[in-house]
Amino acid sequence: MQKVSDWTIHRLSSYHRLLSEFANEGKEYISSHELAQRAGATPAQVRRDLSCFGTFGTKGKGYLVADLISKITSILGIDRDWRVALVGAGRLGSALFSYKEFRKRNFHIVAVFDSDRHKVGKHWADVQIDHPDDMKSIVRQRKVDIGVIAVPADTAQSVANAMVDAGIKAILNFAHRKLFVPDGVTLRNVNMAMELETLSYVMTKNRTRR
Amino acid sequence: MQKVSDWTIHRLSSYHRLLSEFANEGKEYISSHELAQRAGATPAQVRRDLSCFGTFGTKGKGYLVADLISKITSILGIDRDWRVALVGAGRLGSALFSYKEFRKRNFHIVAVFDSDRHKVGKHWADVQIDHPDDMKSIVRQRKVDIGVIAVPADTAQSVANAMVDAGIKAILNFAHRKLFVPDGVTLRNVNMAMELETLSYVMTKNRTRR
DNA sequence: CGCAGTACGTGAATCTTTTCACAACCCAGT
DNA sequence: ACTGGGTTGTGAAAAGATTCACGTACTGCG
Repeated sequence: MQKVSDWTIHRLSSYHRLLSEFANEGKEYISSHELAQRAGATPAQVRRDLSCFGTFGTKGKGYLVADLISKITSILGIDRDWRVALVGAGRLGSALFSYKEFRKRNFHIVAVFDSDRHKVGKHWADVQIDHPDDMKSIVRQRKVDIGVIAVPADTAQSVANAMVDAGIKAILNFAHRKLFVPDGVTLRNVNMAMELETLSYVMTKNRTRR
Repeated sequence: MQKVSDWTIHRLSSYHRLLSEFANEGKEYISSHELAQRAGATPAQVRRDLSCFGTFGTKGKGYLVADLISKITSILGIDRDWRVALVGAGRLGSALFSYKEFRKRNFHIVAVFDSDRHKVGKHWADVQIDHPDDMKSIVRQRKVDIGVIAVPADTAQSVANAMVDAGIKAILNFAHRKLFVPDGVTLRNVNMAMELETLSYVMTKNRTRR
């Protein structure tokens, strides 16, 4: 199998969501053109993205919606449950805990950690907040697949280290800091402040120009 | 001025943060090599990124930390205050409202909107929650520069439309949906679910392989 | 001063991603 | 069975981003 770029995966994720909409609308077949239009991509890109994983379409007709959904579901690996540990029970952690899109896509938060002794022992829904010191055993017990970091920037790296130590192989980082993890561990970042800075850059540039 | 890629801007944002750390550590000069190492980039990339905006370094010595910080600050446009309107006073909105990294970088939330009549009229710190119907006048009055969308996916596009209608030229979207805005309006997306799916893709792929 | 060492800035090369463009194919209608 | 309209899958070209590698310039030391 060739190497597939991150952007292709991101787009597949969009396609997946849009295809569900098309399915709800009762559409049976869809062309790369229609899909591209809603996804904000080009038809060629849609076809290229899909062709990385096989040939799913019918020439002259397009793609069978139901079929394509199930194919992408399986490519993305969201045809099974994923067990997530959340570290950081602050406001961001709380927002993530109750974020419906996660559950909808079979990501289940099965453990929450926070080093604040006032929070440890409390419950969020049916999940008890534990202290990060117990991460290793809890991660093992609850078969955690994915770690989510929602702590302040200055403790993020140590949390990541603890996750790696506990055997977690995939980490999603919301802290505003570049993290380093060993090979074999996948790290993705969501950087909210950075995106705001991109906006201010564009606005500043445009203002200077005219 | 040549075209500068989004990735360069993202990296500048990292550099900016790291340079502050170096400044705190009392470092006066820094080389592209040191900066790259902490940023997880290559020295050539650091130099290339910076060279898009001028020549800031001294051959044989590196970059003067204080100077580079102020240059990047001005490139990114974070040397002034930005006034932000937040739409969506749910958990995510609440997390964003109190997110310290925003304020630290001179992004100030000066208006909050939510269509839930139970929330309208309440205060978050010193900001009153208003109804989106009043967006246009409030945005004008409070001189809002940037809109942040933190509502469920199915209302995100209509919120974006309202923002555009109110004259907002830069939007940061947290909803899990591709939005369309007219030319002249800058849109950035933060897509948390998508990043989780990238993780599940990688984990699935690796499992299949071995 | 002269020289060795260092590190920037950048043209050219390489690598990656996107777009183009077309052969191959399917379907429907006749 | 044949034709015309439509759409995929993909080789090849184009565009874009990263890395290499080296000329140049500055520092510090003897």
